[in-house]
Amino acid sequence: MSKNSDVLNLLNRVGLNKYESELYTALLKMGSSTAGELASKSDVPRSRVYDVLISLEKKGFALIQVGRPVKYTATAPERLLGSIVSNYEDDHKERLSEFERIKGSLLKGLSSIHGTEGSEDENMVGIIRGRSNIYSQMKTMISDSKSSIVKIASGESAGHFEKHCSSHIEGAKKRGVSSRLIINSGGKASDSKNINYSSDSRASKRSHGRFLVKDGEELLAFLKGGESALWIRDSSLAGSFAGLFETVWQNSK
Amino acid sequence: MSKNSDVLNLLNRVGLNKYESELYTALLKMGSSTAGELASKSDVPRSRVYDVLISLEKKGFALIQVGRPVKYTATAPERLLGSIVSNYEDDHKERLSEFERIKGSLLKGLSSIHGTEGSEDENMVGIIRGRSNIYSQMKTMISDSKSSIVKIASGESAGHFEKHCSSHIEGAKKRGVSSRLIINSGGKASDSKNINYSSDSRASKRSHGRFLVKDGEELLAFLKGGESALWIRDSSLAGSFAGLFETVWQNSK
Amino acid sequence: MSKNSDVLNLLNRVGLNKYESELYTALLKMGSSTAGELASKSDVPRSRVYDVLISLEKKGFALIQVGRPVKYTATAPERLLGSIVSNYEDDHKERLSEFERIKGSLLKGLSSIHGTEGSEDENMVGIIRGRSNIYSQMKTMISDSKSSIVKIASGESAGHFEKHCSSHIEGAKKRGVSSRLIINSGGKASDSKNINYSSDSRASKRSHGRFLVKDGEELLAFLKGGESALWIRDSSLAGSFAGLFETVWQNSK
Amino acid sequence: MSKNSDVLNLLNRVGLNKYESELYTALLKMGSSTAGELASKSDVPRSRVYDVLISLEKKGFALIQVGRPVKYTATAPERLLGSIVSNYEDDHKERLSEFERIKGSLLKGLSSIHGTEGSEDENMVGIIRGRSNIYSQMKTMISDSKSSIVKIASGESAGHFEKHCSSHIEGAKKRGVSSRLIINSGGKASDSKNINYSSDSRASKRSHGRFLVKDGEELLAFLKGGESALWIRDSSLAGSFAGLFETVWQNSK
DNA sequence: TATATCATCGATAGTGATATA
DNA sequence: TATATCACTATCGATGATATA
Repeated sequence: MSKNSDVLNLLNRVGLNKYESELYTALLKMGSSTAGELASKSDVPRSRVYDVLISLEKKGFALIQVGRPVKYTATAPERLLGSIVSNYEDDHKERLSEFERIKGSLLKGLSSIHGTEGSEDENMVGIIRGRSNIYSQMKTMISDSKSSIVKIASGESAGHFEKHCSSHIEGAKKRGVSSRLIINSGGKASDSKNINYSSDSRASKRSHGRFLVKDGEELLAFLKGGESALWIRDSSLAGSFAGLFETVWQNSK
Repeated sequence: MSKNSDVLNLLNRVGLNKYESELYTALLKMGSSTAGELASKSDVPRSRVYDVLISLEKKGFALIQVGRPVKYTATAPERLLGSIVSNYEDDHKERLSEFERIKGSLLKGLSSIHGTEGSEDENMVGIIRGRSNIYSQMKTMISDSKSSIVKIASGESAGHFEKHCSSHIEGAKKRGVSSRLIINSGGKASDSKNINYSSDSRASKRSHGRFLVKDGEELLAFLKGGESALWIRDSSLAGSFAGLFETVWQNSK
Repeated sequence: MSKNSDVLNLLNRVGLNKYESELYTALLKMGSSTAGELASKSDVPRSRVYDVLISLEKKGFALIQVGRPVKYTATAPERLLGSIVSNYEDDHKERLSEFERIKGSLLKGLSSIHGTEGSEDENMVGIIRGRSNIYSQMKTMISDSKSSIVKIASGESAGHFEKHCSSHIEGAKKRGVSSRLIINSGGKASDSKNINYSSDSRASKRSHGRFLVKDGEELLAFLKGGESALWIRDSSLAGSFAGLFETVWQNSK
Repeated sequence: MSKNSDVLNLLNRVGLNKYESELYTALLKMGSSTAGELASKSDVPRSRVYDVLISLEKKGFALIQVGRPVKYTATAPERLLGSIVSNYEDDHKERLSEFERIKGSLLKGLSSIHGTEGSEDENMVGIIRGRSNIYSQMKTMISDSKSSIVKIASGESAGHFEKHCSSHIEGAKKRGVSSRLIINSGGKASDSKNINYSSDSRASKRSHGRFLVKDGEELLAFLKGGESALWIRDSSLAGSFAGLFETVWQNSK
């Protein structure tokens, strides 16, 4: 009983609703069966079996054999795994191509209204919430950089940074931007040495925190928990950070 | 106006709802603005501007600037495009890794129920009426038997059985099927000794009823009066009968 | 992320819906908070926070502090456990007392139409599906018994039987009904000896299956899997079983 | 008719839906009947009789008799009462045991997030405009300090700081708070040597910017022009500053 | 006798508007 | 400037009816 409900739960997580989960497991038990039999063996109302089976078939979980009465066969579990993944991929590609189609007109539409009234402040401070937004901001800063990027990070966050931003770093380096990274090694011997960072990297036992400075003008600093960050465009404060970075860099190797 | 509604539509497609779309475009026009100003320039009710701006920020479409009054800045359209795609990618990777996590247990759970019940042939229990139909069923069972036939019968019915089925029993024995018969001798000295049964036979004072078990899988049991019988294909119940037969057989001779 | 969704899942299982789960966890994080703050920290739309918090309070998961703005406090997790269980108990008692109220009229109403037309068959065979239905049938048979109950069961199923039916057995014994139980011990030394069955019990290595015979007239036999059973009212077949039981009983101790 | 509808109502309350109630009462009238007969005697559409009877059987309200045509028998009303209550009990026990299973992980999950974020005081980041407001904030921070104050300043601003805050620093030092000051000496030989600061002070050619950290928890950083400052209460970012200060301090004298 | 479809209804989740201080 | 409510919509699960052989 508990085992069975576990399976239903897992099926829910891969996108089947209650009726679909129940019919699929019932179908799997029977191997191959008719709508009526499935209704009596499962808790799915007779009157709903047909449409639910159709949606199961659409999702690749069942096979409908024409005839009267119609018979249904469960897709083998092993084959299902592939089917689930390929559904995911299909959905994703669908979304991407839909976006690709509208991207142009969206950008054009938005650009045409961008900054028609008012104007942006020169100096500003903002809070950015959510990792993906923070990384998105980082990418922009790296892409916009003109002379230098410096970054302090822990070993773990350096990994994330590398994953998200390495291509942008490479791009910036090609434009002649210097990119340096200090990794907080704390006390322990870190494994960070093994990683081949896209930036010049050094480890330091004396650095703390996680932040990035662009061209000595803009600063992005993570706040506690890593789920939010402070973005500051102020050459004074950003320069101060860049200077401190320099000191630590000299003392690292 | 038509152009504007086009943009709102496109923004809907990338995940903004009506209020969010309106505020984002308004924000884009102003560059940077306060909640109050945005409320008056857009069709979003004043009382909703605050929370809608927060959700815009969560989605990476706006930046909340520190200060009093709080000011908001629209994320640049060009940055959005990358941000949207990378959100798509993140979602997708999240789904894939979630699936990777549960894949094992899902497959195990599903495999454990795969084909558990067999096609079941529906008619696992039936009532057979009329002696000739009963004997006909018996013959079929004997002919289909693969390893063993055991039978309990009264002296009289054993005679009928012999008459109808002896040739089938002989046939089965030639295929290597064992056939045993217990005859209810009740208290009286039976005349059964005189008959030469096609099956191995013993008499028992302790057996009752009249039934036949095929391969420990199928059971045919006479009901009261002998004019009807119950046919059951269930290895559990039939096995139970076969087991009881064995006990009585050991105690007979 | 994964950990968080696990918690949401568990909260769902104890009766919270998505919004409720999210608000409760958000509330727990903040300790005490206002509706607006909760909306911005969770994925619950601002406009729904109020009613959802009210339903959380009704379920004992939150405390509403009057004032303007209204503040909310999460019930401490440890206190929650008691609250959940007591909700379960309340629901259950509610259902029972509701049933107690209508029981009389229901029984009267049903009895008044019982058997107005047609009549029951003397001999019959039926399939009973579902454990609870099977045990319900057993109880009826035991309660209706006039002279004897005999039962064969495995050690495990004997435990279930004892749990469900011991009180009925005791009642029958007071009416002078004899009750005997054979436990299939298979090969292994069973721990069933330790249990004090309400029936006279013996262990046998030679018995098989699980069935119960009432007064030598009615038979209830479990089918494979234990999820369905065959109920047979036929003195011939039931007597046959009772006879076989007798043989095994003599050979057990 | 009124009486009949009463019964249907009561049956609804114990979990039967309309069709089920109708068929059960019809079945009760007939004692035992076939599907076809029931269809004509009740208001249930012929085409639904079959599956409704199956669900009645699942709920223990009917017995399916083996045979052709299949006949159905109503469970006796008196038996139902017990069966209903025992179903309630089973449900309840099931829920309790399910809860028992997840209780541990639920409690652990919830406790791990309990009070994670604190009340947060909303204003964790603020912009302070005007020198006097900035110095006022500084004084408050120094007065509230519990363990340490560290500050980086230019020679000129260090003078201002001394002028405004020296008495507060002295007060803090009496409470056992350590106070250290790094003065950006840039390239030129500073006149700062001449001043007798209330804090331990060192000069460094390598430090930049102007900021103050209180207890490693709060940060006040001047923005460009010195007319506004950023105040941040975040142990992560403030700790990061404090750590960088430490490194520079070691390299100064 | 069934098999195969459809329509309605309540609850949940998400979204769009208002009322009240 | 907010806080506090309301109303509408889509989907899901459950139930009640029909159409078609």
